[in-house]
Amino acid sequence: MAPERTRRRIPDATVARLPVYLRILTEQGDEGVDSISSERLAELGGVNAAKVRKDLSYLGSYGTRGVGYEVAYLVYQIRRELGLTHDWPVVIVGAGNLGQALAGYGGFGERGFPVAGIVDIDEAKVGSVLSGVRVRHIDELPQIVQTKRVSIGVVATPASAAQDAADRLVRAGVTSILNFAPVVLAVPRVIEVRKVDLAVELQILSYHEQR
Amino acid sequence: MAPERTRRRIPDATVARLPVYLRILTEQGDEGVDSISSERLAELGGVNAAKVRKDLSYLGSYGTRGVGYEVAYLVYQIRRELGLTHDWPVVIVGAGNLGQALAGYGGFGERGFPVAGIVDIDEAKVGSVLSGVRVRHIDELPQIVQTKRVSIGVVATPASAAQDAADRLVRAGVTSILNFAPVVLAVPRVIEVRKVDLAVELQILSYHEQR
DNA sequence: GCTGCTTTGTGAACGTGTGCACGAGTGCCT
DNA sequence: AGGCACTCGTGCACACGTTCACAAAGCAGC
Repeated sequence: MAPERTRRRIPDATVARLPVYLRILTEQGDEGVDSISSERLAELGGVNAAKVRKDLSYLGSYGTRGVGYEVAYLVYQIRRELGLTHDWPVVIVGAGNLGQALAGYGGFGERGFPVAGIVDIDEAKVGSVLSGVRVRHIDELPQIVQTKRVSIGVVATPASAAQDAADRLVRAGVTSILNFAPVVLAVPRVIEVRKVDLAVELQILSYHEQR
Repeated sequence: MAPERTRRRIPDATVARLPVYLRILTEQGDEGVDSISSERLAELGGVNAAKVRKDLSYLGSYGTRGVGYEVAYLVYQIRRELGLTHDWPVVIVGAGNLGQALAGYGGFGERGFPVAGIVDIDEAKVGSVLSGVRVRHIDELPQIVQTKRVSIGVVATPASAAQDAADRLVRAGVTSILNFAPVVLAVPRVIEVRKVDLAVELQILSYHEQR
């Protein structure tokens, strides 16, 4: 067996593209394709073929020269690298419009991120059921995180409540946060935060529209 | 008056941060702050002070050495640069979970992107009213885009319908698209597309969790 | 007006990401 | 077995983005 080596660091830009390759490869696999070239994968992913090869080379040399990549094997390797060999339950904070939509969006569970719970601070919302998941009070957050071994939290609150939500998530033991509120969250250095801000995206489009 | 100069190109990375500065500056302005240093703005925005200064320098020299930036003036300049001096109506394609949440999310209108219409291909959904906006049939898309002068379209359909939605938007005359479907859209080069993919974000977090 | 303190604006160095171009390996056909 | 067509893996050059460090510029106090 190969000696235990320190995991080679994969560039951020590559990590961000691997999920895209993974989705395309999964689709291709479902359609019965079992081998694919970097050229074809690049075309489907809207990127450059050299970039695809360089990205995949960070995982190891899993291609076959003259042939391409075996779809099933590559899917396995990307999933392994992204840590998708097991489920990552997530907990959603905020049962408003967005929280409801997220809970109702089947794509989460399907892709390995089942909704372990959804909580809100508003007593009036507690108890209602959103697509099979009962809304619980935010005070139950630590218990949910602990018993369901949740490490990813989703902040779907209004901006004014986002920092409090993040603080509670961190205190409950979550180590990654996906933030939908238009706020820069202050969290300990070790917590990984990713942000999705619709207004920012629209404003970027506005910039390009206005030329 | 200064001679008409070709607009200096602002780096993509900077354009992506301007909306964040804008939000912070607006908040600070509301709180009565009228002058702010790059140091403070950097702290609130979670970035480096030198980066803030370089970013703002692309807009022109609007700071005062030894003092900082005048909040109100900077807000005006950023808004002007981002093309936020007037509203940009958007049309949403897809009245499912996500489309409904987006239409119901007040933040759009507030920030200068009023929902000019929401359409769906499903006759059963047509006619229902989502937070003041009536769902119309997708065949009415060209008419909505034309009469309301919409240039930004939002794709909030399932993956399988996303490409068709994009095609229709482009044909109707939209020139920018915000895509929420987990699909790489094929559109003419001149169309600006931005993508928001929840699964991708979660998978990136998963990678970091798994170390 | 001069001195000292503060903060901007930016040149320069460094780091990260992209894309080309080509050697190297593989399969197929004769 | 040999030649050919194909495609990966990667070194290299370039573009883009980040950060440092400091001169220039302004304000305040005397």
